[in-house]
This record gives sequence, C-alpha cells and structure tokens, in this order.
Amino acid sequence: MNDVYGDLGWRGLIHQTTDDRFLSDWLRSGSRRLYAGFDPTASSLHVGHLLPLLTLRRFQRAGHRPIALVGGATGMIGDPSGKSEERNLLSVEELQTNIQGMERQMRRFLDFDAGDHAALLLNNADWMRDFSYLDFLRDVGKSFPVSGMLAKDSVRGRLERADGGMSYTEFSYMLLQAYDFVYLNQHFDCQLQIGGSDQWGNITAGIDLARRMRGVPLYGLTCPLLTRSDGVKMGKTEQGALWLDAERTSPYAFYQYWINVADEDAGRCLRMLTEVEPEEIERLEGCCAERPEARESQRRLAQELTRLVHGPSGLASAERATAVFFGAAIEDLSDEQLIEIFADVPSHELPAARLRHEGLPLPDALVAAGLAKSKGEARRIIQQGGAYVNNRRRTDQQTRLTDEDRASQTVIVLRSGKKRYALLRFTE
RNA sequence: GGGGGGUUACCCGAGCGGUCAAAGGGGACGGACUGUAAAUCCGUUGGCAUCGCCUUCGCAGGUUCGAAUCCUGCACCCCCCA
Repeated sequence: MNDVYGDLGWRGLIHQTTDDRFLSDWLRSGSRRLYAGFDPTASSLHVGHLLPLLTLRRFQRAGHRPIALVGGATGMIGDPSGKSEERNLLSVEELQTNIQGMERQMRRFLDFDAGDHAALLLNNADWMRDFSYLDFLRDVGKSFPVSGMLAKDSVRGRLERADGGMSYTEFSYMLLQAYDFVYLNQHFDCQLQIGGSDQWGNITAGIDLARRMRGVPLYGLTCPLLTRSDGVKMGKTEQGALWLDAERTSPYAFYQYWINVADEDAGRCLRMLTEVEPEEIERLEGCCAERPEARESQRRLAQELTRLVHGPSGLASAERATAVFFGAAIEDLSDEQLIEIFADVPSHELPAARLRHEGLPLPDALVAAGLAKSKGEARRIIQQGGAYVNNRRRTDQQTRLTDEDRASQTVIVLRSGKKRYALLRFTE
C-alpha cells in the first residue's frame, strides 16, 4: 500500500477527519473500500466535483476500492448543506439524464474494470426506491435524535436566517445520506466516506447512525473547499460554472481558466488537483518564485487538468487554439480545425459570391461579423491598427476580401483588437 | 388648487439664437506597455460618404436668414405652498 494518507496530507487535501491516527494505519494495512457521493444536479460535473472525484482516484491508484455514489434518491430532495435557500426540486426525467451524463464523465477518473480494486458506481435510488416511509421511520428515523440534527451547522445556519427556515424535506436529507453510509457499509464493506468540508455534518450523521443501528465504527474525511487566494470559489467564471463537459465548456476555455490562475494559487492547485509528483511540484514552485512571468506552474496545471478531463486530443486542440488566439498566423488549417478552435467565437454566414468580383470591403466584413456596429466604427478600427484578417493586421481602408483571404475552405477569421474574434463563413 | 425646477448622445452632465455633431467625466472600443495579471499612458467614441451630405438635444407645432438654445401646446419627473 502506498502512503496515500501522507500524500493527501502533503497536498493539503485533508481538512478534517474523524480519527487521524487510525485512518493513517488502517489505509496502510489493507485495500479499503471508501465512498463519496455526487448528487445529480446537472447533466455534467463541474470543477467543484473535481476535488472529491480526484481524491477517490488517488485512493484507487494507491490500491483502495472507491465507490462513486450517484444520488438518484438524495438528488430528489436536495442537500441543504452550504445552501442559503430552499432548493427547487428536479423532475425524475431530469435526474435520469443528469445521472447518465455524470456517470459517463466519471469513467474518465475512476477505473471500473480494475479487477480486485475496481471502482464501483452505485445509485442510492436502487435501495431507497422500495424503502417504505413507515419502514424508514421505524428503522432509521428512530436512531436520529432531533436535538443532534438541529445542532448541525447546515441546519442551524438555515434556521437562523431571518427569511429562513427549511422544509421538512430538506431537513430529512441528512437521514438519507446517513443511511447510504450504513447501507454501503453493510453490503459493500465500506467504512470511510469522503467529501467536501461542507459534508462534515452529513458524514458524521452517518457514522452516528451506524453506531446506533449496527454498533460498528465508521470513519470520515473531508477535503478543504478549493478557493482562490482572494476567497472566491475556484471554478467560477463570469459565465457560470466551469464544466467538465466539452459541450458546455470548451477544452480551450477550460485550459485558459487554469493558465490564468493567480500566481499565489498555482502551487496549491497543482498539489490538490494534479498527480504531479511532489518533487516536481516543488521545483515548479521554485520557478514560479524566481521567474513568475514564465508561469510554468500555470502551464503545467492547465496541461495536466485538460489532459485528465478532455484527453490528449482535447489538450492538443486547446493548445492549438491557444497558439492561434495569441497571435500565430492562421494558415493551412481545415474548416474542421478552425471551427473547433473558434468554438466559443461567434460566426456569421455570408454567400460565397461576396468574395468574388470586386470582393468584400473590409469595413463591411467587420460589420457583418459583428465586430463593429457601423461602417464608421469599422473604419476607425482599421485606421487605429486594430483590424486583423486571419491574424494579420490590415491597415488599408480600401482592403477588399477575396477568395484569396480564406483561411480554410469556407472561413475567414476576423479580429478586432487583441482578442475580439469573429468568423465569417462563406457558403454557396 | 397655487408657485418653481427639470427632461441633452450608452450613463452622468455642461450648453441658453449662429463659430454645436454639441464641453467634461464614466463606460466602451483601438493602440503602447506587460506575464494571456493589475496599474499606467495615448487615441477614438451619431450615420453615410474619397473634408460634403443626412439624422440627433422629451413629443408636436410656431417665430427667425438661422434654434439644443426663443414662443405655444402635450407627456413625464422633482421641489415648495395649501
């Protein structure tokens, strides 16, 4: 057994545990079963899920047997932890789609075919669905003192809010998650639950329940919340969450997020989110201190995560897009490559005939592409040296675009200023 | 019910008969600098057009050679007195 516990500690991934010394020895002395839960709140995982998922992965690579538990049942209720207001309930169909989407992505991180330490993918709806309300109250609810529940931060916080309170439904969430732990222990010999630091209350609820119901000791470990040095949660962008689904967040956008991480945060992200060896991380941190402008840590972080989430081809396309976005001449590329690189960029279609005869005046092209609101503004941009065709500056107002200017079969790439791009697609 | 003030371009705000497409600031956009950061600096900022034309200052009319600026009516907003 690798010293996974020591590694987690070095990487700053241990926020709180129920029994520090025990866990350290226990994990060294055998292949253990552990789990983390993921509620299907969307059809894709996002960066917020990365930490527990990657931690499960670290355990598996160290020889343990992780369970990724998808909350088909708990997702119907909504976890009140860390939430300031009552949630909207998702429909059964939504949940089903979400579960499928999340399961597909989890396969990138965990190995479900690894023989004796294969990961398991379970859905708590499978054992909750047929559990009747009365049976649940008698078997599980009986072992839940209300006083204890009321004392949990997640509940107290909500009750203390002026506008607040919470519904009985959300109040019951904790019971479901607690029972999951007991069930997994009973049927899969699972003794450890991990999760974000906001899960502490739910995890300890499960541990208490197991002791009362079955008299067995269980253990918990939480990871810190991944936040930036200025306190903002990692993975939030102006456009919302940073998704792991390439359809929602392109590999390029994903890569860019990490390459733009602040110097102060880069080292911590490398430790917490990548599997780069400690010596290498320390070397990178040294570089970062000496030559911050090289931003080696950020580059490595972006590479590692993009490869992990989007695969080698996703990384390649993100890097190709990065080169293009930061000035490389655009030539010898196919329609497919261009469209992939500029996936996040608005594109407009024009008839191919516009390129023939006299050609398309550059100011008109800028307007058609949405880069200028009027021809006057377009002319101004050109005059000020801010107009680029396929990344080459064009300063002549009289420029007319012709077939010659196509970067690929049907596409001309226009740019205004440093980074406002737009595509024109010429179709017959 | 009586009296006073206001309505200007994306926003705030000057202008009170011609030299006003309309000061200034913010924002936005370009450029320089730079580490794809922050800050800073410079430029541009109604439309069309090869220095000329067109449309704009709450809305509708009017006076004048000429109006954002004066007059009349209308709409909306604010303040004071009852």
